[in-house]
Amino acid sequence: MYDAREIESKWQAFWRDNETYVVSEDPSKPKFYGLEMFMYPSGDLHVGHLRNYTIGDTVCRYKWANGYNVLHPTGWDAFGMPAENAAIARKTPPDKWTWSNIAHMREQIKSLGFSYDWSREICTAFPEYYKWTQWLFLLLYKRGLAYKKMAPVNWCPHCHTVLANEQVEQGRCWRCDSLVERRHMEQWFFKITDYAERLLNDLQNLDGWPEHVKIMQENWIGRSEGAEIDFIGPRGEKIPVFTTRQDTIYGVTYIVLAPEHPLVEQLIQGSEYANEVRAFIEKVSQMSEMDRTSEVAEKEGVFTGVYATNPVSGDKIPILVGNYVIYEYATGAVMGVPGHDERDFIFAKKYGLPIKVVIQNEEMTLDSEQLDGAYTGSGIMVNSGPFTGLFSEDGKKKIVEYIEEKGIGRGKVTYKMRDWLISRQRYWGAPIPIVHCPNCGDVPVPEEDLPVYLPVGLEVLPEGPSPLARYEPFINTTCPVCGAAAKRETDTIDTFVCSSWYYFRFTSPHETKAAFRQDAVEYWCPVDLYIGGVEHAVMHLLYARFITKVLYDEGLVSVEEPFANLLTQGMVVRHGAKMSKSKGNVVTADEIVSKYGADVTRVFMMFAAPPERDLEWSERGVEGAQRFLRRVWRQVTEDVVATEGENPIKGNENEQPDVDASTEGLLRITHRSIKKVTEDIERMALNTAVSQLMELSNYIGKYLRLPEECIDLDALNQARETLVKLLNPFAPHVCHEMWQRLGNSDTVEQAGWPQFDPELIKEDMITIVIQVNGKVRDKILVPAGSTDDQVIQKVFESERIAKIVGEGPQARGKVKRVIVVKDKLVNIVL
RNA sequence: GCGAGGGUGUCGGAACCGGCAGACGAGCUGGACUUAGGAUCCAGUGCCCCAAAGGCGUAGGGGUUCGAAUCCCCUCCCUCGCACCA
Repeated sequence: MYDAREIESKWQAFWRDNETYVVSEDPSKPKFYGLEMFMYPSGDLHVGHLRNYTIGDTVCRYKWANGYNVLHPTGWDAFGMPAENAAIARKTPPDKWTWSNIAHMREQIKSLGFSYDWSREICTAFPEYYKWTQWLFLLLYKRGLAYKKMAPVNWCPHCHTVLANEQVEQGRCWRCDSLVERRHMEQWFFKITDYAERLLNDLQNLDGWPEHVKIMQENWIGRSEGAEIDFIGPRGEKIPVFTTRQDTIYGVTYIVLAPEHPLVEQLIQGSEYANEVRAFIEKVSQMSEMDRTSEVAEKEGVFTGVYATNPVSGDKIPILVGNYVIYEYATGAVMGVPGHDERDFIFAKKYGLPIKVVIQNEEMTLDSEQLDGAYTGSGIMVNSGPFTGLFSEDGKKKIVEYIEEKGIGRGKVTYKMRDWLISRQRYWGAPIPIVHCPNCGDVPVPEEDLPVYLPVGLEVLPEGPSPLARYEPFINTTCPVCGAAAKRETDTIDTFVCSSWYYFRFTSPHETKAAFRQDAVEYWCPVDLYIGGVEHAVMHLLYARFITKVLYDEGLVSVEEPFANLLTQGMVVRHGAKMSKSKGNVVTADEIVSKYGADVTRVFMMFAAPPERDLEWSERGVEGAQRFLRRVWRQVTEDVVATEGENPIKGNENEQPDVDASTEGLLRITHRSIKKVTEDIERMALNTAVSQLMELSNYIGKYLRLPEECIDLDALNQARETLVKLLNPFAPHVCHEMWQRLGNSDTVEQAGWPQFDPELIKEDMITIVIQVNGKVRDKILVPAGSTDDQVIQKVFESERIAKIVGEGPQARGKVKRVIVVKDKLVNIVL
């Protein structure tokens, strides 16, 4: 038995001392950039992290062995809320907490022997890094993509900060799960909506991304094609309304404005309903976001007392204010078409608003008087003035042409996605590089003055504004333009900005004159394989794509998409539940690695489930992986022939040697394993790759139990060496050790990835399954390459088949059909 | 409600293109070796049946096919995402 601890520390030291995984650009080699989403330094590494990094490391080591120049870096996403929470709880500044966590986690990570290029380690909370995050902010500012506006925003009362829309999940803060409140605040935004169309369209080119992630982004972007139509208010004011069903314009029987709509107050001036409307708005504004937008919430509306004119039909229709209309989406006003929209139908029934059928179904059976639900399909336009008789899809186009011609509306594409709110009322982040000057207004900090240093060591209090907003030495500065006394912006940048460009930084992490070297990006990017949790499908992954496109437009990077291939790995669960401190089912990296070692841990995690599926943690399973590695160790390192007495491997003498094992079989399974493991790693089926290695090992085990004279040492050694090479990406320490003990002076990775010999894979005899009416009745062996006729001949020689089908000519007569699948089966149909 | 993914032994999971269902591992049962075994090795292990023969089996029902875990239709259940988006 081998000592995992000793071997693992030996090889970790070897890789460190030899800088084995320190890389630089080398145009003579194909490159591979493997990246796992970098770590938030929360303090403790659990097995979920390990799984993520192990998947990446396995693939990177495989690529190394295949002669690739592999960039495999790691670092720390070190800004963020938890450091401040911890600071409050422990009364230590966030910087101290963060640095000590990083120091601890770095050692934990290193104990797993990942092939990271540690010379490229980065930390987003270091000035050398966040200087460039601030530079990125200024770049967007310069390009008109960063701006400040007063807007209703998501406020997390627990985190004391605003959140971007992407960071609110079902009305709750993505991080702390608190109910998010709506507040009106002046905030900094990135104009991601300018990129909506490209972010959507380019999804089509991301062949290496899982479909579900692309769909999530597509839904998030939420493109709707329709028309904006200007209804006319009582005083001639334009009330633009967005619809995707402009073909139903003649069916509009009312319009509804969002309570926040600025026109509401103007419209109700002098209306007898004014007070009622104001009371309604007041009531709605009291409701939480959750209550107001939940599916079950009753749709409520109130009449304003005034009427609008439908600019297409000329109809006079009531104007209402409704709680279900979202001010931030499109124009914040909708037209009500109860005949052809479910929601409008319910609303109209409730308030006794008229219902008009303007689209007929195929049977022409719809009747305004007797409708029991909206007809939302397409059909023939009726009661629609000059458009009557058109098919609705054609009508959509005609109506857009008509309203554009008349200047009463326009074709319009609307997106659900909003601009990215990036300011945070927090301390532990990169300061927004803006100065507020009494004379000049908001002034960007000149690039040469970056970074705007974040003062460290400040005390964080549980309540009130962030320490930064109270720290005078930080706040007070001078205007870079006019030199007057000025104040710094005290909000910090959303940490998702820090992580939206780090993969470029890794290509040249120590560059001081730029965020990254363009030639380094040119060589390494895009990331060839990016691995992380699916929870970032529409946060990090969307932001990163956006920032990449901005940098591309600026001519700084050569790629328009950052990640060529994406793998969203499943969670590690225990008893079917996600590991969490509150459930007390967390398995930490330390406990498992100190007990079983890195190789065992890695092999178990790769074997127990496919990477993209959830993995059920099982200590028994870990033990199984340990047994496997120990067996391989014995098979590879122990001598076949005992010098005297009993062969220790062959076991005792009254055991029958396994007759299934043979040298030919050994070579066959060896080469088949090369083929299978290679293909499996290529398609990220790491679990079945491991199972194939187990089968190879099982066969070697049988082979070793053969009588000594049956053992071919050359074949055996080939099998052993192959096993070690193929297993190395999964269990690198023990494989490096075994390789050395096999007498090699290079390392197992330098030795390269084995190639299979197609000749050795072929079987001489092939098992053919015989079915009768689709049921398996017998199996026969035929020589490889037999013709169909030869196989059929053999099939009818089978006694068991004869029993069922009968013998002789009349038996053949009963056979209706014989289906032959080459080298697989014969099905006799009676 | 909409969208996506999934449902296979006792458990984790295989079966890539429609062709031997259950690879590999775990667990369990029996055995060998042992002072001992939670080490190691061997054998067995979907269900019915004493066994054989045979039958039944991939959530349930129907269909296509010589042949279906795989393709199609319906139903049920689970997970995830979005959720009044006009």
